Order: sequence, then C-alpha cells, then structure tokens
Amino acid sequence: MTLRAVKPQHETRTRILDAAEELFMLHGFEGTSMRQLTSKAGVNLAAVNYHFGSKDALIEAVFRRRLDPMNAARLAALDALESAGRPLAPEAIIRAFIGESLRMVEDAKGGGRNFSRLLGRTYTEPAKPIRALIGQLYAPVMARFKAALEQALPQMPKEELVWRMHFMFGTLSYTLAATDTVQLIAGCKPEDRYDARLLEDRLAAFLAAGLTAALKNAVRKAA
Amino acid sequence: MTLRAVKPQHETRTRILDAAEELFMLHGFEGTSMRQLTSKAGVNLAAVNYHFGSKDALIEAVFRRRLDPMNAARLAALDALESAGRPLAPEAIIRAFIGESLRMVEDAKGGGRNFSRLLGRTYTEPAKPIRALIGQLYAPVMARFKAALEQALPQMPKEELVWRMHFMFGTLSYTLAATDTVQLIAGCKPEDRYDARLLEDRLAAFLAAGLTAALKNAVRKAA
DNA sequence: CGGCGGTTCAAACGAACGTTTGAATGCTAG
DNA sequence: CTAGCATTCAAACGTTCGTTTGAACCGCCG
Repeated sequence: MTLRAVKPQHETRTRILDAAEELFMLHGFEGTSMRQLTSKAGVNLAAVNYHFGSKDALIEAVFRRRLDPMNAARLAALDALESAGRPLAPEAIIRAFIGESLRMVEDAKGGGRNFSRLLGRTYTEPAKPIRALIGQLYAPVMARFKAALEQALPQMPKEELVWRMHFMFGTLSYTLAATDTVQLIAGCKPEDRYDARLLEDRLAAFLAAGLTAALKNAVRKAA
Repeated sequence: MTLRAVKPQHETRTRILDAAEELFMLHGFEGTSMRQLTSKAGVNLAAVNYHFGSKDALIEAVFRRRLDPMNAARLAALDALESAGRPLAPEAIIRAFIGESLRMVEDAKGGGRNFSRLLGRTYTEPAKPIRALIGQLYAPVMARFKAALEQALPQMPKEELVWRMHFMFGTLSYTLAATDTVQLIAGCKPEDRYDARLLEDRLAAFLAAGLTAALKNAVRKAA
C-alpha cells in the first residue's frame, strides 16, 4: 500500500486486459486460450484466475474498462447538446453517439483500436451471457438517444425509427469492426482509414440521410 | 447409384451441414466442437472427417452451399435490371443486392435464417483463412455492383462511393446477423421482423438515402 | 529482525478437443 | 449367393483446454 504498490499493483491486470482485448478481437472468446493470453501478456498462467477469478469474469472486465467511460462520454455529449440550443438536428445527435467511438479507433497506441474491433464483432455475438452483458451496459444510452431522436423527428412513426436506429448501430458496429473490408471493395491501399474526423464526417452524412429518408408507401401503411 | 443412393447418399452430409450452420451461428467456429455438432446432427463423430475431411473443410462447405447460389442470384438480378432499361436507379441496384439475402432470412424452415445470421457475424470475423474465403466468394459480385453504382452515380468521387458501399454492406450484414437486437432499442415484441418484403422496403429506403446523400464540405475537399 | 499479506510461480488436475483406426454393417453388382 | 464397396460405428490416439494447488518470493510493518 506504499510507493511501489501504486504502479505495479495493477500492472499485471492491465497487461492481461490489453492482451485479452487483442486476442479476443482476433480469435473470439472461445477461440482464445488462457495459455496464449497469459503468454502474450507476459504473466503467469494462473494470473488470470488470481486477478479476475475466471475467463468469463475477464471478458466482462475487458468490456467494462472501455465501455463504461465511452457511454458516459456519449451521454455527456448529448447533455451538452441539449443544454445549449432547443431544437436538435438529427445529425448532431448521431455525431454525439458515433464521435466517441470513432475517436477510439484512432487510438491505436492505447489499444482503443483493438477494442473497437472487438466491440464491433461482439454486436453480432449471439452467446447469451455476452448479449446480456452488452444489453445491460447499453440500455441507458439506448434509451436516452432514442428519446432524443424521437423528439428531433416527431413525425416519424415509432416503429420505423426503431428500425432506422437498428440500421445505424449496424453501420457503426460494422465500421468499427471491419475497417479493413474497405479493401475488398476498393481493392487498394487504405490511406486515410484512421482519420477519425474525416470518417465521422462520412459516416454522419450517410447515417443522417438514411435516418431522415422519406417514408416509402408500404412502410407508411404498415405503421 | 440406384434408387436408394439418390436420397440418403448425401443425407448425412446435409444433416451435418444443417447442424454446422446453426452451431457455427450460435457459438462461432472455434466454439463449436465436433462432438456437439455430430451429436446435434445425429451422426457418428467420425462422419465429418469422413465426408468433408476436416473441420476447416466443413466450414468452407457450409458457406459454399448457400453463398454460391445467392451470389449467382444477385448477379442474375443485376443482369435483368441492366438488360431492361438504360439508366439504373441506385435504389434498384441496392434492391438487387439485398433482396436475395433478405428473402433467405424469411426461410426459417430451410435453415436460411441460421445461415443469414452466420453470414452476418462472419463479416466481422478477422480469422485469416475465413476472410480469404469470404473475399474470394464475394469478389466477382463486389466488382459488378461497384461498377453498376459508379455508372448510376457518375458525379460521386470514387473513394466516397467505396466508403458508402462499405457502410451499406455493414448495415446489411448487421441486419442479417442481429435481427433480435431491435428489441434492445424497442424494448418490445418483434412482430413483423421476418417479413422480407417490408424489411427490404425499410432497408432499401435507408440505404438509398445514405448512398445518395449530399457531400459534406470536408469530404469533398478530401476527394 | 521476523513474519505477514499480496503476488508470482511451476506443476498437476480432470475434462474436452480434433482426428485416426479397424472392425462391423448394409446395399449393389456379378 | 457372394464378393466388393461405401458408409457407419465404438474406441482410442495424443494434445490442449480452464482451473487448482502449494510452495516460493517480495517489500512492508511491528
């Protein structure tokens, strides 16, 4: 509990979390073994069970370390918007949501890029405990942003809005997870892939247009 | 090679493929064991190695069974469009691409729904051999649709189009993979989730608006 | 200086992994 | 009827899995 304790006290934990972040991203949870993980982290095999209790508890810790602050930042950004001017543009709300996560992609040094891709692929992970965890961590943010969008688009049928939000999260999560897939389409070098500012502009324009698209007849009838 | 051979000759293969489709979707490739898989399929443990050679070869077979016909159907749909009228609307091109996959989601009985979700989560799978397989299976379709969109949107910078196509595939794959996540946003019952017609209308409207959105200043400068 | 909590370590636990084997099975062709 | 072939089967292969154990190590406080 003195000088030395302050730094290395959690150094092993941090090294484990960083290694887990990268390996989970690369091979999935079930595809990553404790032996790979502890080996990459440079710690003893038993360290994970000592510090976290189990592999499942480690998974939760990996998500909480980044997701809690990120969602807090999203809510703060929305707070700032709402406290300023009255009528919120849909695109401003979208930027409040995606900005924080895209900035994380840029942070390759701090491991944010690994986590971004991990998070992106986790959205499509159907394993029950993980879905439950993600749902729990996201519920408050989801509710706030849904309310904000409902207010910004009062004429949109609620059900249509739900679907369009679903599409938006899909686009974002895929963008986070598979930035490299652009090459499959382009067939060329990446260039500015990690310029968060530019990517946010591109994505915000795309999403805002989709979100505020005119209603089709069939859809309007179903509502 | 006579009567009996026609049906049950490949019945074991089919049962394995169906079980693999569902289990890979639920637990991923590395998370699915041969023992679960053969047990669910109701076949002997050795059957997979006998009929397919290895687990990896089974994975490839699972994708080829559905993806080859689906991409052929996409190309056929685009052919039909191009042979008819000259100027193609972007939304028509989009529908040619997404229609076939959304119709597969509806086919819960034939296992198409399982495969849809498997496919959706595979887009964010970074494992090298799988990315290579997917890339190989999709390359021709990607090239054709990219060319069609370039022709339909001649004024759009090539690089911006690449990104918007990336966003589109992301939205589609997420929609296929995580149809249940709508509940996270809506917090209510699913209702018409599997009405492919309605879903295609919603998605096509969203994507067409995003694809043809006005260019932002920053983005235009970068191009 | 002695020992005490927090941490690391090598070693081992039983269970489950993908794959292989060689004998049994059942239909087909001669 | 029988020889032959594709398929199925139970059993075992060696390896790796997540977790547990008990001893060693360390800097700090009494």
